[in-house]
Amino acid sequence: MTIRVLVADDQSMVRAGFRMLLGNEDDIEVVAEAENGAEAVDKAARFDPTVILMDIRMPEMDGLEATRRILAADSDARILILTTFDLDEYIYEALRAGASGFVLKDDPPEQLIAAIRTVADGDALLSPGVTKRVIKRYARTPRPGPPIELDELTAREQDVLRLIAQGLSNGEIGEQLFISETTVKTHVTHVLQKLNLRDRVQAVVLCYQAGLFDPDE
Amino acid sequence: MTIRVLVADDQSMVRAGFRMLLGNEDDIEVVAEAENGAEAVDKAARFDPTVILMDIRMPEMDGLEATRRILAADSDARILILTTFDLDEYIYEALRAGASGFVLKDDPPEQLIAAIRTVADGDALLSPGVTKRVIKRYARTPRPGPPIELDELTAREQDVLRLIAQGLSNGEIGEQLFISETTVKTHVTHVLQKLNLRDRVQAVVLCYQAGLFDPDE
DNA sequence: TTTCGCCTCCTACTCGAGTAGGAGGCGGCG
DNA sequence: CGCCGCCTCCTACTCGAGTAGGAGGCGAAA
Repeated sequence: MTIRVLVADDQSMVRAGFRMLLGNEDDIEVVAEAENGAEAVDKAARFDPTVILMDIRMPEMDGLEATRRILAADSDARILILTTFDLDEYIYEALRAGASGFVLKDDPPEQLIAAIRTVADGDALLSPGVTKRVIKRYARTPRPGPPIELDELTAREQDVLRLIAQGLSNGEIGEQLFISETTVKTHVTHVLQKLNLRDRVQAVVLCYQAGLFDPDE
Repeated sequence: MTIRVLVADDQSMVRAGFRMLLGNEDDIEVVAEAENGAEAVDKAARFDPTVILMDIRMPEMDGLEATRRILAADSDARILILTTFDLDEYIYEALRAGASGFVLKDDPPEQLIAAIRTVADGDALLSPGVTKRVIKRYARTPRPGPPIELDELTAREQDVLRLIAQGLSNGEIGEQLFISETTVKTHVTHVLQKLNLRDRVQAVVLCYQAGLFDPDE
């Protein structure tokens, strides 16, 4: 089955470049082009592409907003964000918008083509330069001491910690768990003692830095 | 310049497989093998490899601990984590330990070789299946309201927010910024008002969920 | 059965956080 | 110049967070 591609970029040179580049691949076909975000949203609906190459900086509507709208419209297109600038803000916002991947325009051509096939397959992808950045976000947390002995916490204490990490007050936690605020305080105290923290603020910081309780599932 | 590789895996079959696989590449040379973590640490120091293929599950010392030790010893080897299981916990812990990348043993051979070259070049890399997972961690945060108008905060207020997000108390923030705790409180109040939050705990949650102030730089 | 850990809840207390409201200094801008 | 926004600092107050210490119930393991 051929991969149907929509190229959304405001520079016609870039679009032509992709047509040329992808023309040689017989499993990939450029079915439409768009020169701004609004047009991309429209054509995504009409041409039902497998993959959308989406520039970020575009007139009318930028690529991030277009990405959000296309996915909100229940399209099953995979969106590959494409940009010259590898600025951090873009990356995270794009991923949050629901993009499946991220490549830089000056990545080598083979890599771009490989990227298209990868996301078409349903896999996600970040170009190496981008991946490096993402990894750096994880390659932190040089906390001293043991790796976080979450196991030392009882089930109830973990429940409480989870809710603390969501910003709830003791009273709110009590309501959630159907126990009194007093009891919540008891659990909080134990959590702080066991994890050697001063207050709930530090507990929140720890949870996030350690990647605990992230909405993975 | 040839890429010097150290293969650390407890199964000799796997090590032999890599020797075979990499033997055909004339820019890659397997300079040593290790069958447990302790041995990997030792040989990393003695053979000065460019890239270390590191299994996670190994007797004596696991690959994560070995990774930490090798990097703690100031080696400039790039470590590529290698495992059969693509369990989440491993990924994040491995990246936190300082690994440059992560591949699954059943990734196609070409991909493994490409991965070695990629990390040797200084780029970071996650195999597609893994990348998907990492992306999922970012593809959340459907916060309501405006995208977070950080700009609405004055420079000082941003300073304070940054320190709040690190778990500091008002007094500690005052020390850091050389201002009185009273003044810090004033800033905190303004931050909370502007961002429409109840207390500093929610501010911390917001910062992390929005990806603000992460130690990227 | 006795012991032990966990969960529950309580009072009484301390202390940091946050609010309210005001005030002075400083620099930019019309 | 005068206004205004920002930064600084203050008092006085309220309230939630966290500590200390104790207590009862319950289920599992010795």
